Amino acid sequence: MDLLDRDGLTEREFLEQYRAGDYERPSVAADMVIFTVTNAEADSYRKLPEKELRILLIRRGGHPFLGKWALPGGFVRPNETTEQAAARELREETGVDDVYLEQLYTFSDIGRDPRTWVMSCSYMALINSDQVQLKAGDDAADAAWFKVTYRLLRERKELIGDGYVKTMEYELKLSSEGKEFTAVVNRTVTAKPTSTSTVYSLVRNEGLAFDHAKLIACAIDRLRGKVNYTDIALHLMPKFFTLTELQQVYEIILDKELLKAAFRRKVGDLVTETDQYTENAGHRPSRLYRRNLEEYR
Amino acid sequence: MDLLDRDGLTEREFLEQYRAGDYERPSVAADMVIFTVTNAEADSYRKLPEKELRILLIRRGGHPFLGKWALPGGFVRPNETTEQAAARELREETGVDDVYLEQLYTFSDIGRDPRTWVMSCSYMALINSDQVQLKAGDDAADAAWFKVTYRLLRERKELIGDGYVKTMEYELKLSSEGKEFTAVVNRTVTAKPTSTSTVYSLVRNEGLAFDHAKLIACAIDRLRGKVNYTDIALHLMPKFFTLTELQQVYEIILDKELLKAAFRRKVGDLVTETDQYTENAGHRPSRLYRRNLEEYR
DNA sequence: CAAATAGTGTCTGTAAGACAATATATT
DNA sequence: AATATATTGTCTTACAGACACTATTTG
Repeated sequence: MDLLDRDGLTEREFLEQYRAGDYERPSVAADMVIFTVTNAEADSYRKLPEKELRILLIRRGGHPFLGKWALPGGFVRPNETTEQAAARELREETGVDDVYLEQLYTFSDIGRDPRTWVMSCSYMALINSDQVQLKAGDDAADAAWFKVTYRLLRERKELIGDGYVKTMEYELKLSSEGKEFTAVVNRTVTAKPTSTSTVYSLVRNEGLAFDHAKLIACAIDRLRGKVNYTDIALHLMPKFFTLTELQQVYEIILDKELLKAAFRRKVGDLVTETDQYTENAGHRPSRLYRRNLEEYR
Repeated sequence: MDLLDRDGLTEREFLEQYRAGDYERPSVAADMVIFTVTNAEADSYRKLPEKELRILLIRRGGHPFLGKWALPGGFVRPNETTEQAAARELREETGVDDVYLEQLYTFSDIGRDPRTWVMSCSYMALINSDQVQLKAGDDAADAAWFKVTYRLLRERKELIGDGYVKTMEYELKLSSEGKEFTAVVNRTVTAKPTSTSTVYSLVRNEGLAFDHAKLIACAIDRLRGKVNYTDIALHLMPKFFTLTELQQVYEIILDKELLKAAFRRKVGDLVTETDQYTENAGHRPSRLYRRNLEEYR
């Protein structure tokens, strides 16, 4: 079992003499797209409040991108995984611990950080409004929950030789108390006979630091995709919720209206009914449900 | 536009004086799970050959894991992205350039490389047998295409408090010319009221270096998922193919038999029929198709 | 009773599962 | 003709889309 390498060393000897080379290494950051859902101001006391999808942004207090808004995140430290770094950042920024956390994508474009070589391993977190106090305790000026909209502006398809290029142009809008930023993100699919590649690129970017508009777009695409075939959206719901509320959350994620009857059939297996009802709503009460943990598909 | 930071520096001044800190940084490798499909030896000259799903492994010539088999890969260099590193490795190992390439997941478990702190940004590549000469040119002893099978062995579900833990135990078998390795990979889903997390872990591992069995399992899971709702499998097909061949490829990926009629309806939009037919097959000829690049869904 | 939402019923169209029937090359 | 695969037809089942109808509280 003690194989010798070209220099006649055993693995143990090799590791003892091993010195990390002088190769340049990147810094790796874990950046988080933290989603939650809030109620908009109600138009009338009898109407149901609309839901808003929000993400947490932090205002940068130093260079680079001083004064711009960035995703919460930080460098991964030795002796922790990227997941642990993400969970640590999340805890530091929101005080929240037990949430849905999913790795999204590792961004490594050169020059994405003007300081030095930095890759970003991005994560998506879903938390419900029960879990956060929306105004972060310490310093509200430097952290805010931005309302998100993400909408397909334009779609082009161009045939090139033996393939095509399809460009989908999305408008990402982030707004919070007077502040409003707009970014335009292109998702470009290049299809050739033997290959297909998808690339995100930033066409326009206001107010956001680094390439974070791209990370946000990527997170929303993932969220939209998964909403349809998993119970992921339930992580955005409080412990008890009505089916109408759940439908509202699906609708703001997908940016599309859904039919009530079909929706209720579809999510039927994802939820468990309780004996509780809403009260004093100005109209017929609604049964409360919770996430079904018995039957997961 | 020239904001000053706490030290009174502009962004330009800040960047000029910036020195990459003394923080420890990880090495980042791009590791590739390269899939292709080959024909098995035919039982009889009249019967259709079965298809085999294969991945490329390289025998390690140095410590650590000397003599074990590993995924092709290497460290990401400064001034290249992880995608570029992956494409470079792919070109170096297979000579192939224009292929389907998709980032999978970034693995960062501490101690996953006994030498030093190394993260692996893993990629999946799909190439068709037209593109590769299966015996790599230079040194066939150190590179081989291993047949892959990946099968659910056991599924357990345990209720814990207000949630559950579901463990799916998969057997990963890799074989090539007498060599055969078996690994057992667990995919564990832990569901609690407000969170759900999925973790891969290695239960048993023979012959494979590092945590590469995990990366392979992750790649197969992704491939299986995407086969059902994209045209990804077409990247494994040669330029011209029959629908039966395509069905065989779906079946080995999914490890499940499909119904002919339903399959043909389903992939109808993904392919374009040609005027060509197979010849001299010992039975009725079959129409040849190619990937449809007009209508992509 | 009016307002507003909750919840159900049902028709229709589409797609997948299941299985059978027919077609056509090679030996 | 026998073998082996190719290709199509069709019945059934499941489910989503569409729309309408009924139910129940509060003011």
